[in-house]
Amino acid sequence: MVLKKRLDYGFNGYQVPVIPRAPRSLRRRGPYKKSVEDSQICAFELLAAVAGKLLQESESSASSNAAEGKAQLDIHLDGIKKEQLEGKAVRSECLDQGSCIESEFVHDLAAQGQNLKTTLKIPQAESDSAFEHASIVTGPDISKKVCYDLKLEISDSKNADGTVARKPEEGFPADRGSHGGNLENGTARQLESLGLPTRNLTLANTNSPKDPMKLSRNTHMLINSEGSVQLPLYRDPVPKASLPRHRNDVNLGTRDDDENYFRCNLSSTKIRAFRSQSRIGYRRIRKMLTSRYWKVAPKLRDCEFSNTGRGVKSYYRNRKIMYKRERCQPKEAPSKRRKLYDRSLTVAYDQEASSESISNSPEKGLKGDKSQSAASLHRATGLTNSGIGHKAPFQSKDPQVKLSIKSFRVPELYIEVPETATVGSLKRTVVEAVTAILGGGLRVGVLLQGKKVRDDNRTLRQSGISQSGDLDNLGFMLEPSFAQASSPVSHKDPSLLLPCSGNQQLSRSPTGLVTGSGFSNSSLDAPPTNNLDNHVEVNHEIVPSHTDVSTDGRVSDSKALVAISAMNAEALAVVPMSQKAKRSELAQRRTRRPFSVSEVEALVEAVEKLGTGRWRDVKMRAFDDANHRTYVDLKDKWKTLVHTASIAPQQRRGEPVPQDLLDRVLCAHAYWSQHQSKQHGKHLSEPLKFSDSGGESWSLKEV
DNA sequence: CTTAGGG
DNA sequence: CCCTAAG
Repeated sequence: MVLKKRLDYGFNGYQVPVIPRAPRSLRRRGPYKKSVEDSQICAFELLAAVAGKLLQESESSASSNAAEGKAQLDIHLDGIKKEQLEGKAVRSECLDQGSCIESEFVHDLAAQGQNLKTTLKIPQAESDSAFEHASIVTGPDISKKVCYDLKLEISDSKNADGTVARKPEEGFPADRGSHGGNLENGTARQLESLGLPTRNLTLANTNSPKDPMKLSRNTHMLINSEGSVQLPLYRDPVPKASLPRHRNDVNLGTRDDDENYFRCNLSSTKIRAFRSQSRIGYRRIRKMLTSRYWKVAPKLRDCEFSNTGRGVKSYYRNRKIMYKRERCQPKEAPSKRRKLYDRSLTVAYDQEASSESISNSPEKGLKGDKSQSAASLHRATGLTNSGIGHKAPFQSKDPQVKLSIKSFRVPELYIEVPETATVGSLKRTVVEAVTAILGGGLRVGVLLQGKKVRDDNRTLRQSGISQSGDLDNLGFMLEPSFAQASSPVSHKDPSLLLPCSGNQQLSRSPTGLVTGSGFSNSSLDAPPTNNLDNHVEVNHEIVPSHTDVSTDGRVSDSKALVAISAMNAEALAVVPMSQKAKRSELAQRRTRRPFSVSEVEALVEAVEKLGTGRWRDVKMRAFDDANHRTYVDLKDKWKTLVHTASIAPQQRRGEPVPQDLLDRVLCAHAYWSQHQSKQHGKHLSEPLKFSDSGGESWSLKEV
């Protein structure tokens, strides 16, 4: 039922089958199931919306036949349904409760030819008349892990010769097929993701019901029918089953990564919006979002949605690290939380069949036996109400480009609401925030090699997006379109407008398009002027106020202020699941915040007194209010300071640090290295003395 | 969580 | 800055 429901979601007239994955550990756990599924549904909605657009583009460029795609999908759905009748055909759960690094997909196909018919109660005649193929394909794991491509095939009983016999993919572990003669046997497979988050499963409707009649002739069909080969975006080290002919499959997948969660700060409680934030909290918030599949990335960081207009007010809260009693330690924040789970859903859409075989390396050498070995499910069409037979044959001559899109990113949102706010209002707030971002509509951008492909009229081939090309560098991104669309909404909300104002569509392409740009990460709030200082490190408590000014009294980091808005315009990006991409998705690098001289001074002073082994203390002492400076940051800074001090001035970069400070750094470093940091000068009457600090002797201070 | 180091 | 191994 759930599955059906999911499947029923359609976009652009297409119905897309979805097979979620679930971590094994969580499977069968009743409690989770429901919520998970719900969320999946939601996810699917979003996915559908996105995919729809994507497909539109795909269609134009690929000249796909929508009708066909639909039909096939329908068929596929039917297949699923049928399996459901079976009662155990497809079992998939996708649980995101927590960190599931691994997930699996289980497909129990109980039957084999006759049995299948029986259980399904499919009239013999019907079953004979038409069968379809269904295949479940797991995307290759980017990490070069073996990827199993599994195709389940239920063949007609007519397959006397056994040609139809299903063969396991090479390397597929649990293959227990029956070969003899007739039928495909069902297979229950578990595909485990080897801990690789990026893995996805694809349930594809592989076969083009091109010719029902033909399909019924299983033997022949198996050999010649179009098999569908899922060509993942990434190179697949392991060859997959392939049939002589390939269909054009577009896989749209979503991936959820727990790394992308909402960060919600209750301002008054200073819950730190940090990694350690309560997952429960995130989850709750995420649930409010329409989709959990959308990634929430820190794009809106440092920005504030103006309360006016939208009633949405979210601040970027610097990661507030609570020291001492203020700490709010989320109990469920294992240190490894970053790994989390990765769930991915992939749906396949057959746009059209290719009459040409694609010479894709992974497939080479496989064709021969694969055509027979691939276990494909031939389903009786009669069962479904979808007219399988009316499919038009696919005639495309072009090699097909098959893409798999994993996860669409959504800017991370920071929401701030008073503690006294009701849950309901919180929900609304979140909804509004999301709506504000997504409501304006989305566009899809295509990135190749990190560069945006702007010419919509170019063919994929011309653009270098070919099956033979390196698709690793192909990325998609969702771009808010409201900026351009000049939707009323956007105008009313300056904060939202800002991000798009530049109409710059930056993306998080794996290549790090943005990264080296020198843009300091976003801050929407940079109203033309003064507020720039907000981004300057301040030793004061961060106040959710734009008027807050750096105590530094200096506009030191003003450069960091530049071009901030552009960053915010960063589009929601869809990136291929390559390892690199994966990485980038997991963690967005914090915005770079060069230490100001005053900070350096404070750091030096603190280290002089505390030594180099007590960064937490240093942090509390000198940067307690600098929420964005963690003790690790300080430690790192000290490290670089020492290095800087030891190199020639000409080699130093960045804002010059006064030599005297560097001298102190060197001095303190030398001292503390000699004194093992912690054994502060107990009884040491060190002659060594740090010049400033009012001439105080540091040595005894901390004792 | 903190430290300490490597990347 | 990030990530991790060790406390």
